[in-house]
Formats: sequence, C-alpha cells, structure tokens
Amino acid sequence: MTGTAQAAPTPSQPGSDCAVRLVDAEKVEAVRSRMPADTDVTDLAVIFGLLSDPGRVRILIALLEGEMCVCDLAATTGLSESGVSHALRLLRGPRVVQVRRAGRMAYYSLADSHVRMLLDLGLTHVGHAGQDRLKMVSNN
Amino acid sequence: MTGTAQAAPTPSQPGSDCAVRLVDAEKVEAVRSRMPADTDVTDLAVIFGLLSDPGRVRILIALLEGEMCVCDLAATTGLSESGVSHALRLLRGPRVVQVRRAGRMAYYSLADSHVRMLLDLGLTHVGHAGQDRLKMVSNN
DNA sequence: AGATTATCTGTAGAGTTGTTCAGACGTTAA
DNA sequence: TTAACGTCTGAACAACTCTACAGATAATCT
Repeated sequence: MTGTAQAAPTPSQPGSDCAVRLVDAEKVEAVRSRMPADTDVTDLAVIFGLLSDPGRVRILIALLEGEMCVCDLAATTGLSESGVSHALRLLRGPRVVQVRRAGRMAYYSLADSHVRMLLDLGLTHVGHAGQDRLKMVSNN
Repeated sequence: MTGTAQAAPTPSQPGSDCAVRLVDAEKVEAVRSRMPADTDVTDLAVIFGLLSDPGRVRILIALLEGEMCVCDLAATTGLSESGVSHALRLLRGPRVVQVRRAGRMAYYSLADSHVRMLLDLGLTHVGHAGQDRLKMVSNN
C-alpha cells in the first residue's frame, strides 16, 4: 500500500539475474500473503469451470425454478438426454446439484445456494434481469 | 400446454416416436420462455470460463487489491511473465481488466465490478473469507 | 547508435473437454 | 417373463485450451 517504488524497477541484486524482477516489492509481498491457498484457488477455478459451458448454464438456469427430471431438462435446454446426463454427473460431483429418485425417474435440483447467487449475479452482468433478486447498484 | 401430467409421461402422439418426451410439459414451456437468449447464455459461459483457470484467478485476486504491473503480477502469482501477458490479453477482450500504460510499464486493474463480486462470492464459497465484503447468510 | 528493459505476440505440442453413439442398468407395465 | 421406458455410462473423435519457447515491439538508458 505504501509502495515507495513508482516507475523504477528495484532489482534486489543488480548483478544477479536469477532474481525475480519486481517493481513494487512491498505490494507483491502484501498481496502474496493474502493470496488464498492453492487448493482454494483451484477449487474456485473448478466451480467456475462448471459454469463455463452453455449447456450446463442452461441446465442450471432451468433448475433455478425448481426440480426437474432429465428428459424435461433435455427438452428445455435443447441438449440430448445423454448430454444432460453427462453434464449432471459433472455437477453432482462437487454437489452443485442433487438427485431425488422416484421409480425410474430422476429429479434434479440445485444443491448450492452460492451457485445460485453466482448465476443470478452473472445473469444481471449479462444484462438479463432474470431472477430479480440480488439487485445491487452497478458502479461499473 | 395443458400438461397436467405429474408422474406419467404424456406422449403427444402415442404412435409417433419423433416427438420429444416430456413429463411436465407445462413447466418445460414456462422455463423455456424464461430462458435467456442464446447470446446471453454464451456470454455468461464465456465470463465464467475466464474465471476457470487457477492462474487467471490468482491474477484477478491480486488485482482486487489495486492495479499492478505485469512483472509484479508474475512474481505474485508464480506464473511466467509471458503467461501473465497471455492471460491478461484474454481478460482484456471482454473488458474484465483495463490497462494504464506509463512508459514501458503496463499497469492492469479490474474493470468490471460484477467480476469483483463473482470473485468475492466464489472466495466465500470456497471458505476463504478473503475480502470480507459481500457477507451473506449461507442457507446451504 | 546500440544495449537493455518491459511487455506483447505467434506457434507448436500436450493435455483437456464436449458431443455423439452404442449399449448397460434398474424400474415399471403387459 | 418379456417389453418398454428413463437414466446412466464408456469409448471415440473433433475441438478447444494451456504452457513454453522464441522472437517482436516499443521505451529507456549509456
């Protein structure tokens, strides 16, 4: 935060070239100390990765409205039933969705309120008012 | 769209097999009508995709604290400077980050408050208190 | 001018991911 | 029992993504 170095790089050892080049060493150290653990960072990336496919996004948006069976999800999203099943398996692993089985039917629903919030936030970002909750001021 | 069926599949035409199978046709129609446009869904998936790589997540977490130059970002995140540059180019496209150039230095900062919120929300999801804003009750 | 620095870019290869097809499994109906 | 149904799974293939290396560019310094 104090960041005394502004425009001139501060080489730790002017002669040695194995040192990492830094401009604001103080800030680097501060940010590094606040950086979450590797496992947390990768977990976070995994969650976002699950939301990085249009098909899975459609499935999750559909599930925002309540539980649905696989064939209805396929009809809603335009994916094949096999595709929906594959997608749901990925989402089941990290417990983003959960299943309720009734006979040969499988009813899926959202299992994670954070994912619901991520979806809502993302939808407002993209311009689609959607679920009209999480209304917040945009100081973009 | 009468679709009062609950557990028994309602074949539109008992003889024809080219029809999509539905269980709750009414709900399918309702959800389909609320489904965002294709462009919005893919845009959303693209944004989440940008957050689906640990390296980019680290870069963005670092930028939560304020602007940084490329070499400091490399030192902070452990990525190569080339890797950071490639990552920043991806993030520059959809205006997730923005550049301020001063001489030969390039100072990057977050350009999108929604992405900041997505990151904060994701960090709380993963258990890392992090930026201690966006504190909300978890009814998981 | 030439050398050095910070950043950017193109390319190639390994690795991962999404989709489709074919068939498996367990459940229900005839 | 046999048949139909809903869902799940494995394998194969194209498409995409990440990483590293080499080199390009533009700014600064000697």
